[in-house]
Amino acid sequence: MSKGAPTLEDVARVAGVSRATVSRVVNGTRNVDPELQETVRNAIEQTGYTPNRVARSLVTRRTGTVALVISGAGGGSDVFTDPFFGRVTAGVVDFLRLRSVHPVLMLADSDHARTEVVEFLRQGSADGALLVSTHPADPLPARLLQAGVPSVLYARPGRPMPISYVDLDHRAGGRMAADHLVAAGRYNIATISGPLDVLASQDRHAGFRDAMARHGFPYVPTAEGGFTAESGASAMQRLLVECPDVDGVFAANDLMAQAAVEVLRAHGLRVPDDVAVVGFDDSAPALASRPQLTTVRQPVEDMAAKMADLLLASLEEPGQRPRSAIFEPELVVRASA
Amino acid sequence: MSKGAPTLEDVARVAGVSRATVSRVVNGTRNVDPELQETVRNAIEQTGYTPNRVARSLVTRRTGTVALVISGAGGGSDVFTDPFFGRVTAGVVDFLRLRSVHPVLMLADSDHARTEVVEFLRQGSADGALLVSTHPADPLPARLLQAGVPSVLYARPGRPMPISYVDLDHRAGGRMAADHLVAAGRYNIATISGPLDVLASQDRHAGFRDAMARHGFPYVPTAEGGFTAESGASAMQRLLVECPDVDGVFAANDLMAQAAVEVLRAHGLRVPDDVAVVGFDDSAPALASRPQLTTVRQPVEDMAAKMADLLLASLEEPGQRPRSAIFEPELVVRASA
DNA sequence: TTGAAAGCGCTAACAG
DNA sequence: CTGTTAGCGCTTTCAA
Repeated sequence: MSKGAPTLEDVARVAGVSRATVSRVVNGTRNVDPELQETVRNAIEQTGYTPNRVARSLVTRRTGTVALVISGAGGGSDVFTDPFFGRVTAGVVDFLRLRSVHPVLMLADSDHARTEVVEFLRQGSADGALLVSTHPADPLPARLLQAGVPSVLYARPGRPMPISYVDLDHRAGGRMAADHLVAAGRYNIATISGPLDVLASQDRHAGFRDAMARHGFPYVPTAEGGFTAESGASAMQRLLVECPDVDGVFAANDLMAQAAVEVLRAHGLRVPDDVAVVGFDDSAPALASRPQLTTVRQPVEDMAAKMADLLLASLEEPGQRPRSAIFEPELVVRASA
Repeated sequence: MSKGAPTLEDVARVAGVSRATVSRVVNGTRNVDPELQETVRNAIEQTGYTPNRVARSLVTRRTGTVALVISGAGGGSDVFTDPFFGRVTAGVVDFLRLRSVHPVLMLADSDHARTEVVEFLRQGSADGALLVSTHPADPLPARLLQAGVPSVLYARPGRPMPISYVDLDHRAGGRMAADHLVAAGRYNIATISGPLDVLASQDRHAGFRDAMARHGFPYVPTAEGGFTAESGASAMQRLLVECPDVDGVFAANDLMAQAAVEVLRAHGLRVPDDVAVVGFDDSAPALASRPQLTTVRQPVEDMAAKMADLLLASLEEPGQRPRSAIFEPELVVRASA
């Protein structure tokens, strides 16, 4: 009797109407006699009815969930410790919750995992995908596209394809860092880049170097990092060997910038007095670092929200052409440069 | 014709068998003629069939997803920036992915949001809930319990109730910090507690004070913090006023410990030479901080994984009595104390 | 405005 | 070992 949860049928029986009618009032369809509506509403209350989302999804072909997939370089689940992904999540969740859609978290760090993601979406377990993919060789965007899964990327795809994405003008960001360092009167400027097989890193680096060249610095000592604190520290060490008289450093993210500051300090160099340091992102470490980091702000939360926005829009109106949204970085001047 | 995705029916037609048979091979049920299996498998390949998870869920009453709900004090979505939640997520995801179950992220930071969470689960949109709830007054655990939703908490519930949880022996952690500071010869020891309406904070604090008393220190200057860097900094300031000759500090998490170190430094005090600082958690800031933090390690990832484990187990075998798992903290000695 | 009826795609008895 | 037959709970034409 009282086994499963109450169903439409139960409510209908109590209200003395048909399932269809109950369904109509539940879904707020017009054309239902106000009196009946009242009756039905009471019956719902009385039975403690809750619509079964799964059954509904089966017929509507909409689940009210989207996949938030982190397609990493295989970094595993410690990506969640990276402040960047935390911010992406925050932005996405903030936007989606207002629309009552829920993100399901997926890691696509192996070929097997990627296949699972595609399956999951093809199976209609989620309405679309929000994909944070860093590596340009990542096959996932293309696979998703091919599978006909509505998707939006954070960062443009490795190779051009008709898929929506949000991105930052990374070159402009690199330029800002260069301009600031030069304007501060620095002469021996070096840089810690991100992994150069990542488009964002390439762009930040290119923008930085271009601007430096324009300022009369044709060559900029560069050490490649991996966006982690350790890699930033070791990159700084190398830079210090190549150019011991460095007086300005641009690091491609805050984590590395923070680490660089520590290394400089350990070498008896003061920041910003002896060496000015500019970071990128403006995430938590920028504020936690001492001195607080001057950095190029990437509005991650806004970008993530926009990504979700684009996805929901394309869900509303399928068959639209892909969209993109490029955000502008902003220099945040604090104490380190 | 080629409108929707291929269904069981389609495969059955191609293979020349019944839907049931196809279903059997898809689900790996025995009792299917190997030859037929082959035929069916080919038909699946040929049609590009993917089972529809939603339809399956409707009949099996299992979705293969669980809700990962962060029931915060209303901190909003910036919780995702907190390294603690990142670690929880990492631990959960790591465990679940091996079982092909996916977490859907939910924030329960308002009463409305909490209701949504309960609805979501009652509607069978997820099989159970993993609940990270810090505030003891949080009504969500009780609501979930009442709604009959299989749930496991991270941290014991505010008031006793028959619900599973994982937790840390926070008192032991506090004790370790005290023992270490005293053993290091510190005499003027103070502490920055977490928010005292949080059980974990209370326990860490109680454990710390008990041990201190046992070591002959009946009173420990205390400043309450909020687990954030800012609150840690301001707590340290206050402590410095109350006891300028402080030579040992226990902060209830790493974020606050890191901030405390900065404040001490700003006051011309060296860490650990002048003041020894012990943190709690052993999360990213502990390593990013200079000097690196001596801290009480909480095995968050393991605990989160266990939480997921307990949930899946209770899903397998419903009607079991609630379980708990208490983890032991561990002192990690680094440079700050 | 309301109800009857036909599925959505799948699983799971139950026969055969 | 395989096929037939009911549904799971809901939405949605189509008539009334």
